[in-house]
This record gives sequence, structure tokens and C-alpha cells, in this order.
Amino acid sequence: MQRIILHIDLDSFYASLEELRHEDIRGKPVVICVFSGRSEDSGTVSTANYKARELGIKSGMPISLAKRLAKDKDVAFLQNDIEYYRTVSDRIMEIIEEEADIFQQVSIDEAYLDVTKKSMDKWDNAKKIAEKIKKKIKEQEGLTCSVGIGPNKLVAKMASKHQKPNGLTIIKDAEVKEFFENLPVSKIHGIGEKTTKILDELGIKTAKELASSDIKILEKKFGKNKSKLLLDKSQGIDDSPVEQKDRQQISRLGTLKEDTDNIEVIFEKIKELATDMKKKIEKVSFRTVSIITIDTALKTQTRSETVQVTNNLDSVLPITKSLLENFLKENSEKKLRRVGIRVSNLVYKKEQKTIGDF
DNA sequence: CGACGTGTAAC
DNA sequence: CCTTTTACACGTCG
Repeated sequence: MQRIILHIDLDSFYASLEELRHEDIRGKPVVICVFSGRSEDSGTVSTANYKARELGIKSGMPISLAKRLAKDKDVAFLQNDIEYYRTVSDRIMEIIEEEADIFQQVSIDEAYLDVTKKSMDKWDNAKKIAEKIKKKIKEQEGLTCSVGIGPNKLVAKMASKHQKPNGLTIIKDAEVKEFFENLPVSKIHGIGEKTTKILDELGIKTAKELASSDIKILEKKFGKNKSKLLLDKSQGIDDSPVEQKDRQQISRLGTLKEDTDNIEVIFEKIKELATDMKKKIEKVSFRTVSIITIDTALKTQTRSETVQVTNNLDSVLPITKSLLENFLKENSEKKLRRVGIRVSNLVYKKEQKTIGDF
């Protein structure tokens, strides 16, 4: 069955919203920051608008480095305000959902739509739907977005990335082959740094080379499942459905004021994170609670315990403390930089058919 | 198989 | 110097 899928990506979403509410920064390079609170400029860049990207500022980069790149230039650095962004995102997602047969929000600024029925199998109708969505978001929220249209989620995603900001790219099934052929593997969505490096060591640089590579050799490095996935991806093949999934886990991470192995200090932080998390888990219960530790070498480790289903976070705090105690005992040479708490194995109240539901 | 821990990837 | 949150796959162990 031939599908028509849209991927919608709001253009430098956080920065655009800040430009809308602060006229004094409009047209300037804008950098949205997540400050960790350790020292003056510790933290990372969450979003840089296109003017800031021209200066070499990119998301994920340390704020201190971004400030060096911005030296002597008129660049606006702002603290992020996720609550506000989420409010606007919710309004926009409502606009988008109206136009879809099936809707899947994948992050605060991205969504997939299956519009096979609404477009009556016609690419041209799908394009009209995309234009309508772009127009509505522009009129109602003053924002632009980039839209990709393709026969599946992978291609739609790659299409939306192809031209931005304010882009609209259609890659019909007949055009998929040509689009992928000469693409470096690192440009394929889902192929990151590690996979690219291993492929490079195998002499595989482009999607075409990956597509025609020996699966036996891939399987030695990646295993059967991932190899199949890689071969599919290299040809723009993706059968995954557009579907809204329930969240599988909820977590909170925080940075400690200073590196420490003091259990009381660390546990205080966990309690603080737990308090923030309570609001998020009002409507769900969970069976597993974990602590997440990140040491001074930035190595992440987790410890978890599965218990009777509960929705009372306070009741499992003693468990997180003993997990933490054991971890510190086993890793007495380590100090922690960051800690986190996570609940998983979520159980939703409303009877919804879930995979593990039989 | 379920529980647990790690690694990869994306935002 | 190096944020946040989530998904998913895989290996291991009992």
C-alpha cells in the first residue's frame, strides 16, 4: 500500500519564539541556552537561529565557546523557557493534527502525518495540505516551518531537512533512488557518528555503497537486525507506521553544584528532581525506578529496581537512595558530576491496548 | 522470558 | 568545557 507521509519541522523553534516576543532581538543572531548553574557560562546551546549559525554557533556547543564566537558581535543570548515553548507547541500541533489521517508528534517541534487518505493518493494534494499547514502556522503563530513529503517517514524526514528554513520538498517514490544514491551515509537519518565511523572503516561512504554492500560483513559489525535496518535505510525503505505512542519512561537529570561522592548531597539533588517529576507522572503509574549517574569523565551509568506498580514517587525514594548507596560503594573512586531519576515500565490508567497487554 | 545495564541516536 | 529527554537495540544473567 502506497502511503503519503509529511514531516513537519518548526524552523529554529525556540529562537523564533523569542524573536517574536522580544522585538529588540529581531533580526539579530539569537542563541537559546541551557545554563547548568555550575559557573557563569557553563551549559550548552539549545538552539541557534540562522544568523547565529552563520557565526559557527550550533546547538549542543558549550555556551562559553558560543560566546567566544560571538565576540564583538551583537548576539542575543537567552535562557530557555521550555514551559512557554510547550504552550505554543501545543497550539501548533493542534493545527497540524487537524490535517492528518494519522498524527505522530515526535518532539516539541516535529511531527509526522500520514495523509494518504486526505490526499486521495495524490502528491499534488499532499502538497496543498502542506501549504495549508504552513499558511496556518504563519498566520496564527507567526512562525515558519519546513515540510518534507515522501512515501514513508524516513524519506519525509530527509526531505524536510533538505530545504530549510521555510522549505517544502517532495520526494516521490520514483525519486527516492536518485535522492539517496550519492548521499554520504552520515546524512541518513538514524546513522550517527559511531555507525559512520564503522562504515568508513569498511570502505563504505555513500548510501549507494551501503546498499550494495555485503550483508554478511555488515552483520559481523552490527548484528542481523541493525544490518537489515541499515540496508533498508540506504535505499530509503522504511515501513514503520505513523502512530502516536505512549511514553515509555520519564526522567529528570540535573547537574550538581560541584563534583561529589557525598551521598547526602547527591540524594538531595535526586529528591529535588523527583519533586519536579511528580507533576509529570500524575496520570501514570510505573513499575521500575532508576538512578542515572554521570561521573566526572562524563560516563553514564544506571541502576534500577522493579517493584509493585505504584504512582507514588515518594514511596520509592528510599529505593533510589539504596541504589545510590550501592553504586557509590562499588565506585568509591568516582565522583559524580550529574545525577538523574527515571521511572519506566509505565502503566497507563485509561485502558489502551499496549504491546505488553495480554 | 523478564530484569538489568550499556550503547547509539536524535532533539 | 561537555544539557535534556526519550527510544530502542543488544548482551547478559537467572
